[in-house]
This record gives sequence, C-alpha cells and structure tokens, in this order.
Amino acid sequence: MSSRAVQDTEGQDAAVVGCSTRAIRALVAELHKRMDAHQRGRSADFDLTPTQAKALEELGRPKTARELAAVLYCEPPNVTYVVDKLEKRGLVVREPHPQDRRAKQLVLTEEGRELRLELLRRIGRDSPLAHLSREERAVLREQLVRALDGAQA
Amino acid sequence: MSSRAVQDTEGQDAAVVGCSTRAIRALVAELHKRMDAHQRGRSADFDLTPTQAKALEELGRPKTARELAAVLYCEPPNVTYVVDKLEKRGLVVREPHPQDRRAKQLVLTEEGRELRLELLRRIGRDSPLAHLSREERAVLREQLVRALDGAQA
DNA sequence: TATTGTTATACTCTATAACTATA
DNA sequence: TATAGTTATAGAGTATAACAATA
Repeated sequence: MSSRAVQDTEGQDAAVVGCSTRAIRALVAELHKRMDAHQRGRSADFDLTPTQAKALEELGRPKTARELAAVLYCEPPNVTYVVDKLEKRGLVVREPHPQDRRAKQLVLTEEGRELRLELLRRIGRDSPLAHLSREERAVLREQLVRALDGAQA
Repeated sequence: MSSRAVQDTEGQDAAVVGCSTRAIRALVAELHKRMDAHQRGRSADFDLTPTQAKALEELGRPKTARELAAVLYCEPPNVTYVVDKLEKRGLVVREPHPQDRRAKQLVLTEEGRELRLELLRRIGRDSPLAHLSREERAVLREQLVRALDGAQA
C-alpha cells in the first residue's frame, strides 16, 4: 500500500488513505480476505471446503439443519448438500431429534470431533494475526465490537 | 450475541468472547458481511452487481483488463464478462492502448464517471459505520492498519 | 516464445420450488 | 395449516483451456 496523498475523488488511493467510511471498508475487506484465505488454506489441508470447515466448527454442539443453516447464513438445501459430504466422510451423523420427529440432530462422530479440534488448532497457529500481542488483539477487538454495536444488523 | 462465558473448546460462543484469533476472525467476518451487504444493496439501487460496482469504482483511472483483473482478484475472462455488461450500458469503452497494441484501455464514459460518483456518494451515506465519530473511525483505522501491517500478504 | 484479450466450456456454490413426513 | 428436511433444478459467479493478434 503506497501512501500517495489524496489527490482527488477519482484516485483509487483515496480508498486506503484517511479514515473515511470507504477507507475503512477497504481495510476491513483486506483483513477479511487475508483471514479468509488463511482459513481456506488450512481447511484445504484437511480436504474441506470453507463451508464444510465452518459447518464442522459450528457443530461443536449438535444442531438441527435449520439451526446450522442460520449460523452458516444459507438456505436449508445447502445444509443437506454440505452435511451429505461430511456424513460420507464419517464426520457427522444424522440422528433423530428427541422432541420433534420431523427434525434431525446433526452430531459429530468421534472422528469428526477430533478433526474439528485439529482444524481449530491449525487455524489458530500461524494466523494472519499472530504478530499482534494479546493487548493489541484486545484493542482491535474492542474497536470491532464498537463498530458493530450501533450498526444495523 | 450472548455473553455466555467461555465454557469449553466446543462451545460456539468461544468464537465471540475473549480476544483469541478466532474471536477476532468472527468479528471481522461479521463487520465485513454488513459492509458487503450494504454495498450490495446500494449497487443494486443502480442495477449493478457487486463486481460491476467494484469495477466501476476501480476505473476511476483507466486500466487494462489485466490490471482490472488484479484489483478485482479474478481471472481475465471474468473481466471480459463484466466489462461487456458495463460497455452495453454505455458506462465503459475499450480504447486501443497507446503503447501496446495487444492491450486495451478500459475508460469510463462521461455517463460512467457520473454514475461512479453517485454510487460512491450513496455508499458513503448511511453506511454501517455512520454511527461512529470521526475519532472513533480514526482509532478503528489505526488498529486495522496495525493488524494488516505485520501480516503476510 | 511469451503475453493480451477473447471465446467456449465446466465447475462450484447458492437459491427457489415441489415433495414427504411429521406437528 | 404450518414446519423440517430432502430432492430436483436453475442461476450466478468463477475457473481452465484453446485461440488470434501482437510483443
């Protein structure tokens, strides 16, 4: 990132200079891209697509398909799609729901739980944020929470 | 977001509590999602897909197709795809490159320049960050830059 | 021989609609 | 009648391979 001055409204560098909304959007997008690329890479290390990895993470506790759809921000048919693949690999099983016979509980197998923990460990190590001290991460977190707080969901 | 305590490694709430790498990843992803949704919505207001809008933004200065591909993080065929649509709407023209007759300069038309500025103005207004003061944005920006600084690209 | 942009094509991901079995 | 999950299908969006023009 160069630090060429803000010359005009047309310059693309205006996006990363100053503290305009647009500048912050560019920075958030860049940070997200790096963390996402990191997670994508580590997921691939275990032959998991990013969505499969996210599903595995979220199934630390059993969930129904709809609950999983909610946290993955996707529609139920996609959960079927993802869970099919995890089930074929023996990482997840569909169990009958104790209260509602229409629903199913998605539960990690022993192998699924192990892979989940390995994945989380791997993602945490050599993360794009590894160079920050605990204090720096706390400050960053504080600012992110503040930014999210007043924003409309 | 509840504030249930960090109970164990399996709890999904561990993702948003504390200042672990994972917690920050979740926060960055959430903020990015909101800003992205906002931009998607404002782009749609002008009948632009997010990628078309991003291309329009980046063409504040003329670029070749490969340069545009680089900033859009995509492959050249997709640039052809996007530029085709922008050109049909009269927002962009493909001009011969002055130095290299293989390449083309992608240049905004007068209409394209106007739409670009309207779009940027619209995105800046009522942004998800509008509730932050100028000082708060400055602090947030400072932390984001720090996080990006040492991270491997 | 390498590179620019295009065409043709395939693949991934996600969404909608229709179906079943329960509630 | 409404809801949970599945199936079938279609649509974006993106990627790879082959090609023509030029370097």
